[in-house]
Amino acid sequence: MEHQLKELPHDPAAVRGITAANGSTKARLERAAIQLFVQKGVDATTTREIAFEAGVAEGTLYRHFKSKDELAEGAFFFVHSHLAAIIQKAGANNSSLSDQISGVVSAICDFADDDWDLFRFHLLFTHHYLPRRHDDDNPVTAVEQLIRMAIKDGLILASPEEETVRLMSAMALGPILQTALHIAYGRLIGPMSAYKSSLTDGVHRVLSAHQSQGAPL
Amino acid sequence: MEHQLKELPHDPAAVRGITAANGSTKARLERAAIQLFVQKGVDATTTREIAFEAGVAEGTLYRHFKSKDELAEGAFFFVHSHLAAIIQKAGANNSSLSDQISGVVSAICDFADDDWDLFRFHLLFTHHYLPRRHDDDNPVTAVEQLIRMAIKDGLILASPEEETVRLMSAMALGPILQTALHIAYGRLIGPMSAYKSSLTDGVHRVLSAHQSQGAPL
DNA sequence: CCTAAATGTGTGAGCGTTCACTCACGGCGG
DNA sequence: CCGCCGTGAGTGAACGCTCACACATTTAGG
Repeated sequence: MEHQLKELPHDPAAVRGITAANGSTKARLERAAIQLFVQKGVDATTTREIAFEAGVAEGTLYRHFKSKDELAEGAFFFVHSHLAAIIQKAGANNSSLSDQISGVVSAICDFADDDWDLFRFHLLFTHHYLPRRHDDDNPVTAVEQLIRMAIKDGLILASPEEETVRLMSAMALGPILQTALHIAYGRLIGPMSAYKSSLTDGVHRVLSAHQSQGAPL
Repeated sequence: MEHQLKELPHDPAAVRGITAANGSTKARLERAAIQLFVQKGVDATTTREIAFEAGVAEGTLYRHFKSKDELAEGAFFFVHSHLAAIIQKAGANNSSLSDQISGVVSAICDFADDDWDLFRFHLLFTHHYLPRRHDDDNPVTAVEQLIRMAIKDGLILASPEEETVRLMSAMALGPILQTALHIAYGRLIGPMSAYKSSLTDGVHRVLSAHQSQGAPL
């Protein structure tokens, strides 16, 4: 709990314009960086632009971050472990499979809507940062854990083999993340929350795929 | 049909090493570029590296491509429209919903396995190139078209509204693409084809989500 | 309580490096 | 002879990052 963007999830829909006197300098730099990263890509965004959008000089960025890369990576893994925690909590707070699924879907949607730029940044640049680390503090492992438990408790009828758990995790996350991507690409209109019930239903059906065919929900 | 990487899908598992005398110079450049793009990212890959891996001088790259970006973009949209065609064909060749789904899943898996680097490049860098164009020659529109027809023919019980079609398209593609991503990240072991039946089953269930609950397949 | 040192924050010109791209030259097939 | 392909040193521009300086706030000592 040190550099973990404590100031990022604040003030929804603020600090949009240049030289907004809102929030700390570090927070404004993070906010400006995320917006630019999402619009133009990380590599195409220069430190000069980030500083300009945050209303400070370029050198100031290096008072708060060791490098542009540390800034981006920090933001990414902040979301990464935040999502992991959200999923874990939503799963632990519910006993029935239906409640677990709707809880996780709801939590992810709310988080995405609450700070869409940040969520979109994580969504679009996963491939850039994910190969760098492989610890257990990540959303997919959290989902796998929930599925593993659900199988063990008989809530999902499937074999508890690792390969099966991983595949079911991918297939369960698929509809959610693909829907988020479609929103990011302008194919669907947001917010994510608008699709909560459909997504819950869809994930439910995917996870019951290994049950006996035709079994009612 | 001009710069469309006519020479890319050839020779599976060839031209891996440096200065492989295989294929045309243009094809070797494309192959080397894709490999590097996938390994290090597009921006982090230099034209010198591409040329070196292809076994030619840097200037040669500019005999065949206007720019590094044109090379990357060309490869991306080649896959993009190729996937669209594959999906359209797999849908047109089958009448029942089950056959359509398994046909599309099978076609995507085969294409991915046939040239994994190329497919992975498309998968990982969609966000970079997709916002640049919005024509109808893309995989998602092809899937939407299949779903729209299936609804119209009564094969899927859902309202034919555009918003519904788009959402179902996202949820149907989700399991497939997320599984591909998990393979790309090393969470699942390939090939894609190994998951054909599970994916077919999962997509089938997602698409029946709007039918009356508990209806057998 | 005053002062001085230390620490934290902001500045922007400048540095060194890297990279996409060019171009003059050379060989080769038609 | 002309067009095509390949070459690699060279170029201009852009970028990440540094640093000497300035100002504010906090800390320490007599």
